[in-house]
Amino acid sequence: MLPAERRNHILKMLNKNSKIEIEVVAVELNVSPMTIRRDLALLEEQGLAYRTHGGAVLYNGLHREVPYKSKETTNIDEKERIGREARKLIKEGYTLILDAGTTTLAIARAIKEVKNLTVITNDLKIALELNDDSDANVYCLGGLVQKGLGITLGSEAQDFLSNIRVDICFLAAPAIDLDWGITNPSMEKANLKKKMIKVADQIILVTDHTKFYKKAFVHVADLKDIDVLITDSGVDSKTIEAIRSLGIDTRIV
Amino acid sequence: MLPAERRNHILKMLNKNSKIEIEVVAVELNVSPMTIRRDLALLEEQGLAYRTHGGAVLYNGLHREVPYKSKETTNIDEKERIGREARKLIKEGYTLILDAGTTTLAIARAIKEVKNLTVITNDLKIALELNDDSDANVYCLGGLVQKGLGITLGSEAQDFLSNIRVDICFLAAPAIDLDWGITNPSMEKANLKKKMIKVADQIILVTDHTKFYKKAFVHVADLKDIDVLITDSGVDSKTIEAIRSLGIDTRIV
DNA sequence: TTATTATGTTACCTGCCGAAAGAAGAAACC
DNA sequence: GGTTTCTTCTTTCGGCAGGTAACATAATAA
Repeated sequence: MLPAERRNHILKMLNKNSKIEIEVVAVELNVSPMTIRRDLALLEEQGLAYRTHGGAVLYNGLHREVPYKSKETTNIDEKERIGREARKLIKEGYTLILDAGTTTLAIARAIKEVKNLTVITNDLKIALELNDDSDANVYCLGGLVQKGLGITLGSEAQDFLSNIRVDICFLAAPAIDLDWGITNPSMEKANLKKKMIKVADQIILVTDHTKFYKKAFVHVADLKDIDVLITDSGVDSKTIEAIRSLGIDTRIV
Repeated sequence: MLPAERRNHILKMLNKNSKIEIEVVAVELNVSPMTIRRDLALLEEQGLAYRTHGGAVLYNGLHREVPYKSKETTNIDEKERIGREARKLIKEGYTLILDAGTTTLAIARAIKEVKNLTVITNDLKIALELNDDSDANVYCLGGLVQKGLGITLGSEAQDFLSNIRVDICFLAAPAIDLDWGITNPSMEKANLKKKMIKVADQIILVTDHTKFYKKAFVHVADLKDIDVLITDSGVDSKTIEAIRSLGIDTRIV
């Protein structure tokens, strides 16, 4: 088994259980614990895992449970700004996809007042949020709920997307690189995102600056596939210039 | 269990109850109180908890804002009791369907500790509830989200159910009548419930007394299709007798 | 081949955990 | 109010599992 393959496998296990134990992984992959430690050190460097004593937990920006109060207030300004900017791209009556994630959740909150929307999402929190306070028609993708994240994955979701077409898709991404484009540690999530991109007229990438210069294992899309990028001011200007030169409408909020 | 995992768990308990007792946590997590103290010292250092004698409270002292409005205001005690009774019917490793509803949500809360379950539901709140605090595999049915209810309906859900088989199905019902059986005001919901009944080995009807002697529009099932009925003591004994005479294991909690 | 990367092994270090004992609180009692 | 009693907290220690670093070896690439 190739090292990259093994790391991919580790990430899969992480995605599945949202945590792993080194000893268990070492036995399963038939390598020494030392090797797994080295792998995890690498994955942590890439921001894809968060090491703990005895193992690692999934890095999702919130690697630990935070009280609701502070969860609400962490980066709320940034996300609210991204949400408001995203709203400008949406017209009444639009059909849109909201990818799973905290930034897209902020978008959901920002578009509650827009009339007559149809929203497709695989994030249960987004679905409930819009269900409670907006008049949008919300379609939730079905499938296996990913532990700890409240998002669905699976072939059912893929099938559903095969039969629809939407005006606009708001995509979240955990890893963005100028050469590699958008990548994702999980094969299933990557496939779902690919499908989302396929069925949308317009692709909007929404992401904060921490996701740049990172590479994960599965390719989702090239940067040129993106129509609009909305991000915060933490990205360095050379990168922004490079992205703009690809013809992407890049908005810093 | 990893130390980091345990601390996460402690924070979850804190979020839920806004206060915890060391002794209780120690027993629940199966470690010594000393360990919990150390964990709390750590969490306090990070500003996530505030230690008190015998336990800890949320740092800001405020009660957690319930993230999703729950209409679960009526008959809470009855529902909790029904949930506990329902748990007795479930064994480790079971596959089950939880119909949408507040009573079934109570069941979800009651079965969090049962290991190795696979749960299928069309209620987003149930999916999120189990996703957060249990190790169950949760499948959420996809489709159009019913405004204000947070439940999904549609052909996708029907298709999904066509391909599975479960050990046990917990069915909620808004209207029960001795002659008409179980009825429902919505054609789509009724069809979904019919499908659920079809794919389950055992059907458990869970409902509080307020749903009796009511008739709705669409027929879902006859009472004789039910294996077990769990309800509260508000149903009059003649009705209970009549139901028991149909061979239904009727449990009053 | 030579340089590079990947892996395992060893020795040593650190962090985690529970037990025990004394200190500090809280509660109950006179 | 003050003393007693019980609980909870802190400190300290030892044992142990996990982590680190350095080195040796094997696999791979140039």
